[in-house]
Amino acid sequence: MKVTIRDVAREAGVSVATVSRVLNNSGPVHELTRDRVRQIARLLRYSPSPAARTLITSTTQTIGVLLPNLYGEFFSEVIRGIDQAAQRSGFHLLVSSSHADRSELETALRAMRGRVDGLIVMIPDIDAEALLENLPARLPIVLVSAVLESHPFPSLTIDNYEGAYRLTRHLIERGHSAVAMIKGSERNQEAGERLRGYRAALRDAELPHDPKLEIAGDFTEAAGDRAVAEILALEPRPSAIFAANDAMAIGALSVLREAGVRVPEEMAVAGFDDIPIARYISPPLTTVRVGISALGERATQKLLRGISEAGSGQTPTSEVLRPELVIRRSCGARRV
Amino acid sequence: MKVTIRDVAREAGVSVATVSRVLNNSGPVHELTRDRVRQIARLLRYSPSPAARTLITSTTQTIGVLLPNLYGEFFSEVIRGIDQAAQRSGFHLLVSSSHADRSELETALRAMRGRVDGLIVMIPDIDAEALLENLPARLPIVLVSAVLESHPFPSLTIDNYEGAYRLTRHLIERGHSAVAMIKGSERNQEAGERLRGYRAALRDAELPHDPKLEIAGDFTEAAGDRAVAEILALEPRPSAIFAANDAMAIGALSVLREAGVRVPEEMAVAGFDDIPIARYISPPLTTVRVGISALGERATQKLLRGISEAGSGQTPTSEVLRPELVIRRSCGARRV
DNA sequence: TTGTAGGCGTTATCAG
DNA sequence: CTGATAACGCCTACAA
Repeated sequence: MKVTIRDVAREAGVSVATVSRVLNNSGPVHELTRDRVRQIARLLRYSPSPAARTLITSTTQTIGVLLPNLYGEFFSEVIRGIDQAAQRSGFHLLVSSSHADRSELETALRAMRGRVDGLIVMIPDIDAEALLENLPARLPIVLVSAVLESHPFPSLTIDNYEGAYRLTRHLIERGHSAVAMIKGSERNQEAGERLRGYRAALRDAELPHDPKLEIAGDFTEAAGDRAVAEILALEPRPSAIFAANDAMAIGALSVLREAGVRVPEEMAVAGFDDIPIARYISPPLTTVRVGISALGERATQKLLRGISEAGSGQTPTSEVLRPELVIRRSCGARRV
Repeated sequence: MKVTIRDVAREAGVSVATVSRVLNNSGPVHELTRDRVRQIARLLRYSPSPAARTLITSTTQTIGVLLPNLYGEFFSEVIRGIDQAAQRSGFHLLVSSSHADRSELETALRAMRGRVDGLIVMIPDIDAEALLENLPARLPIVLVSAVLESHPFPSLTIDNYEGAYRLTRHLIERGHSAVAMIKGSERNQEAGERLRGYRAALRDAELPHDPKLEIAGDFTEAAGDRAVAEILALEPRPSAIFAANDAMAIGALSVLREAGVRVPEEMAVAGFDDIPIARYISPPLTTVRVGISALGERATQKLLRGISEAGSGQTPTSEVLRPELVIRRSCGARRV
């Protein structure tokens, strides 16, 4: 029923060891023997059992991806990048998402044990801290969009502070003296950094810091919706909105349009991430480009390096990617 | 270094067989023994090797997902649905995407061999036909968004014809006598069905069939962009556009806005899929709701059923989901 | 260059 | 109820 290495060996008139050597290019094999083995293998449609191979080599050729959820274009872009890089190196992808609370994450972590050679973890919420204690020892790992103070894991982040600072400054330079911010999730590191950048830009421009201008949000379109209602009720009304991500900016645009507030004439709007759709909405969204799929690719490369160097005691490095301002029309800039 | 079942057995003063029985609830074990074993296992942080288990049970607790690509919100929604259903049943997800040509798909198929208990395949392009011949024998599988005439695989599709028909009819009923269609990819089954539904609605309304109104597309925003340029050049200009998916509709809206064509006053626009963002763009997009993540969930349930019944020779069934019209403002309807 | 045989960590089949 | 022990399919010294 299932064709094993023994079948190939028997059929080719050699030992299993030889077949193994041929198929893995390990050890020397006579050329004729090799050709014959290969041919038989193909003929029999033999394909080695990954499980058996894993059992003995303790390697799975698989990398695990832990995501908080799969909602929206952001995470699918990340996965796309990861998948590309992984595929290039012959690695497979074990994806696990929706880890709302701690116990779910612990379960997921446990589930990865023995199934992957390394892990890409995107858990921006700070309780990652404690959770990573449940992670299998010596498993190579790369943190994306989060750094842990307590443990020096290799990590990949973008410079959220810088991006937010520059975007806010851009708005200010365009004459907006009251810029509202729709914040990201409360315990999210990236959200915190973006808020910090926003505040710093205001301060450096010697604009007053008004807590009323900082509206709560959670990175969903619906949150953008709700936030706008609050903002429009503000007195005096701000003339610009900086949403901590594009999804919220899009939600905001939607409500502004309903309310008959013209963008950008009466209200400038900007987001963060530059998800692919940002350029297609109306008006095209000014935002901060993260290079989302590139982020996934870089993370994967970093992880693969970590996997191949496992044990050679490299110091884990933290890379910070520089984001780029993308000025489109939603902020009222002249140039597209 | 790595704690195995033997370690637990030794520490608990029993045989590995007993430990195995305890951990799998197979066979009878004295209560005291069981408790002790469990405790030791927890203490030692023992976790069974999936590979070893797979080797003997020939089951992986993993389902494979084959996608054409990961671009846009559609596929991430599908994965979300799959992930939810799989997670509920304790299954893991091996994801593989970007299968442009045949050889890539064959590689991916081979890679899944021995790593998964079943496969969800979303390859709408019709050359799936030949490709499925490379698929491991007796591997449970569910086709999504595609049916193969030649092989009676279990499949899950939505009624693309019906959805397109009803949407087109709705546009006609609103007074549009010239409705342009932006078509999907050439060899895509769903695209074909949607086109068929569009044509049938025109015919039933006794409107002339004008090939010029059928513009080529490929399901990307950029294609929507390009198509609109063609449509605007048409003489006489149609008053409505039906894009074969939401992404193209969004691309179309973007260009219409650039061109100063008001939607829906001067041009009605509608899409297909109801991706989550459709309700948030301006104007909110009239479309056909597919229930994308539900599609993923259903597919997974179907597959899991197939896995557990494997060998009991069930006849593969084809389910067809009925889509639902979602009237929003982009088509000029009064009601939101 | 090739073959033999041990072992990877589990589960499952027998006896006790 | 419990314990040996034989698979599962493969890789890899070690011998020849």
